[in-house]
Amino acid sequence: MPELPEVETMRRGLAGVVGRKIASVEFPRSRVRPLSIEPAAATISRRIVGHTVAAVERRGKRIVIELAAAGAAARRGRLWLAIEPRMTGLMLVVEPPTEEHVRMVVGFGKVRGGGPPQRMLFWDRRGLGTIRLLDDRGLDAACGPHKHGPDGLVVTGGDLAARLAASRRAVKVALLDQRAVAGIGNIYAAEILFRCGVDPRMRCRRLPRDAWERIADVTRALLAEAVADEGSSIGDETYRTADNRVGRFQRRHRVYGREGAACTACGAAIVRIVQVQRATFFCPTCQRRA
DNA sequence: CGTTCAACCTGGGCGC
DNA sequence: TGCGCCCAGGTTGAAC
Repeated sequence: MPELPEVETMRRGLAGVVGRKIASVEFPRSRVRPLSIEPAAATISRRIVGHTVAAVERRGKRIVIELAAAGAAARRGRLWLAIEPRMTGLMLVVEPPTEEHVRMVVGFGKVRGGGPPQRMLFWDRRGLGTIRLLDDRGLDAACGPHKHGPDGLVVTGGDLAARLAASRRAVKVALLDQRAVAGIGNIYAAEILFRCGVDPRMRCRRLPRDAWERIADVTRALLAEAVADEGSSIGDETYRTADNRVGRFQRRHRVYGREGAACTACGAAIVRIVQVQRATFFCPTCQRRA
């Protein structure tokens, strides 16, 4: 589910936890698969209780929480709690949709005056999400330049051309490659290419040189609009903001999930195809060879 | 290098 | 109603 706009909205929704001291960390009834948590739950708890949340950042589609230790421990370097929501993960500061799928609960110390959240939790229905406690090196290995290209909100035509212009891959498949540009997923890849008028099946190397500038411009603009709309919420138990509100960008979708419906620009029926095992939606008349 | 497939999971929707 | 199948916003690793 969450792509860049949704994760960025989660990040903003967690602003209230910055500066808070962690009083407790729980992983309810081991509802996190062993493979998706590292190190072991008990180790994470032991290592981060007492730390303060120094910052909440986003790396591509991950939330990355910087933790600061008090006193002498601070000299051992920073710690990062990296949460990757994958398909159905949510970061929440309010009641979760179900207790059953709560994977992690971080409790904060009481604060005078009351206002800020008392806890932050990770809820994940399908359980494909991951939780990792990392040091600086681990963070770099997980989402450094080797794994992530420029962020989708700031990517340039030059960035894309340098990474993709020689590629044989279909342009839609390439936009999902996080090493090329970080943060684009299946919804936004489709919407970006519709707005560019580019056929998702076009091979990167056959795109004209100026296409990359156009794709980058549209990518930044469209992702920024989606962030302003607090992301896309489709269906019931789906993406929500950290305080459990639905996003609004789904109203602006022009192709994603609209197979058979009329293109808002030309009236033709939107088509669904499969590329690399994933659905691709596009307008067969509006989207051509760039 | 690039593609395909399976796997990791839960649950909604649909056809029969 | 129930059952089986397909589908879903993501990522990874193995096989070809």
